[in-house]
Amino acid sequence: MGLFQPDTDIFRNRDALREDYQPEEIVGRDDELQQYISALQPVINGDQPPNVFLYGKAGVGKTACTRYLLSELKADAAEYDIDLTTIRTNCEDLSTSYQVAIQLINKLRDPDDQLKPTGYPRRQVNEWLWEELDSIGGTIIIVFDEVDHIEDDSILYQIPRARANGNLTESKVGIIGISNDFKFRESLSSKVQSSLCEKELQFPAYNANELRDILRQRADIAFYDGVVPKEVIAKCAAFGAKDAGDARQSLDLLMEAGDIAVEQGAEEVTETHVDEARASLERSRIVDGVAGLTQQGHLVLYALVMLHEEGETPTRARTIQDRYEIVCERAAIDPLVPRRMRDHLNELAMLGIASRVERNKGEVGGRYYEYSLDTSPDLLLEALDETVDMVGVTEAIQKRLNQSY
DNA sequence: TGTCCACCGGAAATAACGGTTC
DNA sequence: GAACCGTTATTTCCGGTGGACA
Repeated sequence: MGLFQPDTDIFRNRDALREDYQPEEIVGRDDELQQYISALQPVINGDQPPNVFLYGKAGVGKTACTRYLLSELKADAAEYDIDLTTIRTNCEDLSTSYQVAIQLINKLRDPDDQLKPTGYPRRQVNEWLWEELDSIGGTIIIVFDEVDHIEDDSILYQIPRARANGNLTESKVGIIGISNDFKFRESLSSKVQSSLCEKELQFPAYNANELRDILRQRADIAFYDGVVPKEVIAKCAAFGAKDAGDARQSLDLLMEAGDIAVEQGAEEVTETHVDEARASLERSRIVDGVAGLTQQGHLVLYALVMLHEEGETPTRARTIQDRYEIVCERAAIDPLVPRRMRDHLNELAMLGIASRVERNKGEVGGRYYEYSLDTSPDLLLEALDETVDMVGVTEAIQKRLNQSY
């Protein structure tokens, strides 16, 4: 027998479960699509393209609907002789308008003429952006996915006004902003609110029935007939519905369950596979979270894990600070000031690795938080050991701490 | 009712870094 | 190589908070 063998045949087309898969038909978003279509109508009329804002929690079909409608719109525009260009950009790893502008320019330029992420004056970057956009001509729609990651909104009012300000003469540009964060709208300056939010669409969460329909649709494409029983679909749907009507979560879960079934050589996906898939996804969420922390974050986490192991949690930031400083000393790294250490603790809480509870002892104790570990310490230690900046460090700390106790 | 504890968390300042331009 | 540019992590400063206690 060779080293490689084909997997058992349960997947017909695994890609149909991936996030970027474009289904032929959008399920459960009829009203939203209708509103969306009328918002985009000016494009077909050859008018100034609209600025549209989409709100809704993660995995409720904002991106999928946009992708679907824009491809339809492009086909229809071609039919009516309208010169339409669409540009999609994800702002996930971007935090400023400057970086967004650079990413846009790089998308429009030759691969051998790319800009570096920093170093140029702001003005220059804007100039380049106008040049690139103007050289396209016609109608342009720019989609900013996850706009809420951008901390300053200057690009969001500069683009819609570029034509009025004489920066663009050949092109008409409209923006579609997609946001997971409802509060993002209020954080926008009034300048942006008036121009960008002319059309707003709310995407509500999917209910369990809609989720089931979506899963069924995708599963029928992804798997061979009879491989995924009803109960499995229902279980995955319930998982997504419980959290926030999140279709992406459900689809990820189903895909993972399918992978596990393949690994085990099973002929169909069972509820047990779904349970295992859930544990596995949870695990990788934590591992990824830990991997994304800075070195100082790792040290803070390490201190918290130690306190947990000793049964000292829940505990306040001050005691964690003390332990953290010991850890830093053993690791020969300068400790951070308490204010900053608290920021790292809060980050752990945000990631769901730690949790915190407010306490208030009034005049004798004041107000403070108590932190505790929310995750298996074994998994965390394992993840810490794998991170580059902690290789060898955890062991060294452990050894030297054991000696001094 | 008012006081007060002790941390919380926003904001401004600073340092270090990777980059460009002349 | 000096001046300039933007970003990020960090430090420093300081007003805010809310329940227990008198």
